[in-house]
Amino acid sequence: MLTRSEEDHLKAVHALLQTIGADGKAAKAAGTKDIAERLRTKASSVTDMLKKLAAKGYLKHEPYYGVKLTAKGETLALQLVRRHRLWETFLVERLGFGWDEVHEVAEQMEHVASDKLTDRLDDYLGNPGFDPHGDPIPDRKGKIRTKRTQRLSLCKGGEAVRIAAVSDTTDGLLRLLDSKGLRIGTQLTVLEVHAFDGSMDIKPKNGAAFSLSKDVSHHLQVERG
Amino acid sequence: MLTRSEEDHLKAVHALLQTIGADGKAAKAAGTKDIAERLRTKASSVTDMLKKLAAKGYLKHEPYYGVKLTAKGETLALQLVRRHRLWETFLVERLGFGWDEVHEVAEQMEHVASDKLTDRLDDYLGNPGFDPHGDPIPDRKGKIRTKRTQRLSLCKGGEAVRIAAVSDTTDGLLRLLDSKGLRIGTQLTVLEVHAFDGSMDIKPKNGAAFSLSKDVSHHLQVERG
DNA sequence: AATAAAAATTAGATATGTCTAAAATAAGTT
DNA sequence: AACTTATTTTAGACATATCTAATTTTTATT
Repeated sequence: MLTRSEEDHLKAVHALLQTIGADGKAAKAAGTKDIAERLRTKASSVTDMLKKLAAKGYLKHEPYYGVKLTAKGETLALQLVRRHRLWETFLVERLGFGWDEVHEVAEQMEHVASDKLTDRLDDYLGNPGFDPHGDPIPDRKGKIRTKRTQRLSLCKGGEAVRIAAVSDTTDGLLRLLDSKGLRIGTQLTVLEVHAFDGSMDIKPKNGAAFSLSKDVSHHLQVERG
Repeated sequence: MLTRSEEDHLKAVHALLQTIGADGKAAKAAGTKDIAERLRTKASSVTDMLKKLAAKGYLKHEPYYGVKLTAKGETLALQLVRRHRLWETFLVERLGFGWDEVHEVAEQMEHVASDKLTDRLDDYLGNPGFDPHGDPIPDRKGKIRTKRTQRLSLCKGGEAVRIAAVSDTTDGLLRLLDSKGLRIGTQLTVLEVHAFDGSMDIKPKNGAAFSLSKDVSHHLQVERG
């Protein structure tokens, strides 16, 4: 069993290795300074922790160079990411939290260790592929789906997206979409989201702008770009 | 902000002060030995912790006698009990956990500190008055309802109960209950619960035994005795 | 290539929460 | 009341996780 701090360090390493640097590619190893910044601690403290985690077999530490995760560490990090994103999804979709206020709480919940809990929560939420921010949720084996889609209703003003899927295929909904010229593949820009009722103004690439109720945008899965 | 260990000590004190002793009344103060046993630690460690919590104003510590909670400590302890029991309810009612396998997980979840989360969860669950074990759930002000009712579906074989309420008042359900002679106030004994489909065999006080599907027992609120 | 700057590590200090063993106090017993 | 037993506290040790300051190593610059 790892302590909370150990888990946090492992997750920070994982996140840094995912991050794409200025040169356009992901780093091969994470440095203590960056890890320290992420965890709001000091590089010397991180060094100590990395040694401990390396001794336990979660990562490889090459002094003065950096750390990489072992397979064991990667598995555990993905587990943490999985828990974090599942709880974020729960908070937003079931408890009505705003997508921007769930991070801190999920940061605490992700440390609750119970595979049964995680897997049941996953089922309860309908095995979502992506969290409210559009980040992919690893499945119980740690596998990550690559398509990045999210509900149109969760987009913010200014985002340019393409319709990827319609999640609830009701005749009425499809007819409505068709009448507005919206179908799979349609590219559009979100102009503004109205906090009052969740409705949004959108502008399809080849057409005039119009408004969409939250009931509709909720069922549209879009991908970025 | 309290540490996890501080919260655990506070909760242990609270639990011990609730407990009714051999003499039939609750203790006036909790002793270090009992607290230590509950937390699987040593009395000397508890003494240290009690001093710290007393210094922070959560409890009054009379050396060699015991501790009582201050109003501040009582509030916090009730908050922890509230969180614990709400999560237990969530685990059983929404994720399908068995009532006997939720304690450990809830023990971890109760330390997630967010009033917004707690209150939203409460609403999401329909502001339940009692957890799956029949223990009362303090409301957001710390108030505890005194009636102890729970779903018949959560009772185990051997329990003798009285029907207190029907939670989902569908015509069909009420007709069904009526045809079986079940109504508010009916006393009955649970003979056996079948793990396979959740159905149960019950015996009303004045009548022959018969079986009840989980769909039905789920909607019956009963009280003990 | 020499030097300056940045980053990582080590060494030693501090705070926390736990422990064991010994001393102090309270409660029970004859 | 004196003695025995149980409980609580104190004192000192230890492991963990953090920090600052000093040292080592790597990277960048002239």
